Amino acid sequence: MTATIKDVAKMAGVSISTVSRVINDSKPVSPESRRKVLKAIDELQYEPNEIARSLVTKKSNIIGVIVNDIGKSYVSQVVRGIEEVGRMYNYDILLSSTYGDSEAETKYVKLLQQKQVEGIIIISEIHNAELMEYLEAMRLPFVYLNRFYIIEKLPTVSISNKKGAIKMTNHLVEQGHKKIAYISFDKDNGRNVELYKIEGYSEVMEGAGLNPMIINLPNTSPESYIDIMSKIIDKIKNNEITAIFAHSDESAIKIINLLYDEGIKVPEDVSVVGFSDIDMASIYRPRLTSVKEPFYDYGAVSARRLLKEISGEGTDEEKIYLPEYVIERETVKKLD
Amino acid sequence: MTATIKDVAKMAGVSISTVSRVINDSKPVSPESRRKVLKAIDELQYEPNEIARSLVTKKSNIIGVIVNDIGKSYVSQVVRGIEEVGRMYNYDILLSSTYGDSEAETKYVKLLQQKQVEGIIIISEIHNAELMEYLEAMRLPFVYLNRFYIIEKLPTVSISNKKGAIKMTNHLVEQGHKKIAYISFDKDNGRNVELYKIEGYSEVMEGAGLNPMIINLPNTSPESYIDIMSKIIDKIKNNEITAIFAHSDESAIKIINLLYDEGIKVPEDVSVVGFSDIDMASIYRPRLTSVKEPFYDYGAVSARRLLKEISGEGTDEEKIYLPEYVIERETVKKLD
DNA sequence: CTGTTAGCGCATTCAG
DNA sequence: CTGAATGCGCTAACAG
Repeated sequence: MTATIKDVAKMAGVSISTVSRVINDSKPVSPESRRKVLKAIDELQYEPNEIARSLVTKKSNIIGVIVNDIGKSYVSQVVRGIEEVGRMYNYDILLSSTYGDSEAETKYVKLLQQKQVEGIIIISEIHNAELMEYLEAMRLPFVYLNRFYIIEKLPTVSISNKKGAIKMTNHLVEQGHKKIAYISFDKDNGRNVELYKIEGYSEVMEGAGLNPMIINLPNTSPESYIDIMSKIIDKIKNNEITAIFAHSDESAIKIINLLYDEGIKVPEDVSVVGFSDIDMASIYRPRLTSVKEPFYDYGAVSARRLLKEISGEGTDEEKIYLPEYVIERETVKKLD
Repeated sequence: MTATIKDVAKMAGVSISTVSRVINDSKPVSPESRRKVLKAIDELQYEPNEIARSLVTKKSNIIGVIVNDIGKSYVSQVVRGIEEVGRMYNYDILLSSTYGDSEAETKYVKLLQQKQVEGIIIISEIHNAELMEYLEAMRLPFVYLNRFYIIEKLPTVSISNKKGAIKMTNHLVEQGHKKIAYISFDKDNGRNVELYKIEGYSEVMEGAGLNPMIINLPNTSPESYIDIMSKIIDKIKNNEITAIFAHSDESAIKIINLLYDEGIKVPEDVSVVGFSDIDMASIYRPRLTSVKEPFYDYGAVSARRLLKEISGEGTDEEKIYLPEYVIERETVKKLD
């Protein structure tokens, strides 16, 4: 049996209140008593029971984090950010993974509430209307992160996808590219941030008097994917495309690999850029030029914001924008 | 104020014991009472307070996970495994990151104990004698994971590094390679698993009547690294090395990149293999041949083992070995 | 400065 | 089948 505050009090020959006082440094205690208590604590290897403490103080010092999949690189970066600032304020993290199951998302929110977390950060990749409603109705502080969907009325933090696309397209144009294709994918609804990226890309193209060329790469069947890719390859060979702006780094790398298999070199034969700057982007060869999404900061800022709200300092704007910028690496060739 | 069991009891017109009974399904309750209680629970949106419950049952249903850095790919894979089996048994995960600070490791063990976790899984990359002692003295169930150091008396799970090295070296030999270099690094002490890998490599080489060639790549200064690498490059050019067995995938990829910059192609000019099969190994081009370390399973098995011990089913062996095998991909050329 | 008391929200005897 | 009472380990008045 592990020692309790009572055992300490008995051994020290004082009341449990006194013990509590020295533990929490909450009220003055005579040096003499303090010494005795400390000695007893040491001898008994006493460690306060946080559960009991939480029950009375109503502070668990825990924030719940619900993620899509902790195994995904960017997710773990975000969690790293959360963890690090949480730690600064003495908060621990209770982690749950949903693997894209929307029922699990709502279920875990409730579970975490039962565990008395003081706030929740959700990293999702799906559009879950039910969850959003529930969150709004909830009195518990929370931050909702979603790279893919447009979040309207929920507290969140992200970059401006539109500005990111603008900066990247500008970069390509500045490097002398005129035939720039934007590779998108089948969007399942009108809430996808893809809309913003396309908007940014199109604006720049049109502003520069260039023709936007938006190509949807379906992720439904491998056949249709190959089909469209072969058309793209033809255009590259015919010099109808000199640069490809892929909607994501994953997509960009997949494309470069395919091109590589076809004997098309990047950036010599065609430039390719991505979006998000995932880990892989800098490790892959050639190193991928991309728009940086500061995942660690997503987590850190979310945690700060949440903790601020928990401490009752009120919350500011719903949506916090972080700076986005182009990371120039090796997959863009300067044209002249 | 969120509803408590008392509120439910009052609204349902029964005692809190009855409410508790229907919540936990612990003892028979008349259909009539049950109905009233359920109704009250629904109306009040009552959710039991797990903290209070834990205090009396002495079961937190939480396991603590202390990691080196959740942002590292393999770590997040392990955590994913832990999370998934934890979930099956209704256990949540309390996460802490140490970033290699040994004091933090012991500190977090204590913190988690205070939070009344029922067991702890530690993913470390350093040798921390103090922690090991503390863990052994502790009555709390735990599993200690460390990819780099030899764990002797602590419950752990891993592959046999020696067998892995044997299998890989065999593979290289089978592919017709005779001049195989093993790339190691400066080991800080004799407890590194690197010893096992070298042992396995050497045994196979000697068994095949081949000369072991062990090269230490220092990670101290970039200059000395470059220095040794240039010697390796010379040997490759002189055909004194046809295959490189790197101690890790990270190292293998770094080497391939360097070779690439020198105009040496893998696997055409030289074969290169790694160890661990990190995510990158299959995404990188050429795809890296490697020895698989089943990170997800490390987590899943650790969690199973821990939960088993928590449930009092006793624990079996200290050390659990998982199968290791060679994943053949594109960086090995068959020689004839 | 210190001890006594109440109570956090709940599960669990123990009578009935 | 049900309710009253006890206590999990601790903090926070409160009175001294």
